[in-house]
Amino acid sequence: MAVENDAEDRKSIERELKRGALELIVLHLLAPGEAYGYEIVAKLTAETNGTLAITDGTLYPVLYRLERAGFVSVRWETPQRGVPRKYYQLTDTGRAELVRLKREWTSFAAAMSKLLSAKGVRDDDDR
Amino acid sequence: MAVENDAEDRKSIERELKRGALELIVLHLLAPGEAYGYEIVAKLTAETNGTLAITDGTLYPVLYRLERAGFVSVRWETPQRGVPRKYYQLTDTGRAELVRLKREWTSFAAAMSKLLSAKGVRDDDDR
DNA sequence: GTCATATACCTTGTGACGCAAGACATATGG
DNA sequence: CCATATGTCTTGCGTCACAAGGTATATGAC
Repeated sequence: MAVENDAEDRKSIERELKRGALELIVLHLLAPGEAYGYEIVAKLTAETNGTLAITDGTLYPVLYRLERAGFVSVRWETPQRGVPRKYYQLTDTGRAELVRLKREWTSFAAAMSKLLSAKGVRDDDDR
Repeated sequence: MAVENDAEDRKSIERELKRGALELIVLHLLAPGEAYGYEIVAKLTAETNGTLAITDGTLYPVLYRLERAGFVSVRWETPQRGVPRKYYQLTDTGRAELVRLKREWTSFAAAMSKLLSAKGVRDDDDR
């Protein structure tokens, strides 16, 4: 079953890029109101057309960290029919953290943008 | 010894954000022409006003990865006076990789920007 | 001479964390 | 009873930024 995909061989940096952004992403997705795990995964996939998709195995540890940090509060809901769901909601400090992280992201992205578009790319080949 | 710094306790996400961007940053800094390690560190600090600064302990492993991957070529220079320097220069594949990484970064940053600025943040409190 | 400082390179250890892979539980419909 | 969908959780792997330390060469001060 040699389904080796050449395109996939060139490792993507997306995983690494997400590292600093995931908590921000999740907090942001919780800003409009509470949501449960699977819903967050679906929301992210939908809102970015799959560009920033994550799996549940990635999300749950993030949610756990956010809960431990006091950024989200948790509520179980067991409906008459269906599987129990764990709803997450931003706390006040969570909302403040969201603002802080958004600011950090913006600052970083701006620095990257400025660096990459710098006119300092002269072609003085000293050879 | 309660010299706990509250400000520092809020961990910065900058370290994590750099993760996916560092190779891109270094390749980009090498685009104008060859440079040696300490020079790259100084260049990055200068061009971003310290926003994206790294230490040499971070850089050298990156350069080693880039060399192993064939993205940069290496040349030692031992001047009459002064410490020997190791000059790095982009290869052709390195230049291609730079283009690829820049594209990946742009795509990621665009997705983040779109997500964070989405008008989808309705305040429909379904209570 | 030697001692401090600056330049320049390199290595080790630590902590963090995305994600694949799997497990588990509850429903629904053949 | 068995497959599929929904929903949550856990383990292990591999990757990597960074601090902290080390080495070697030059220069200026005393």
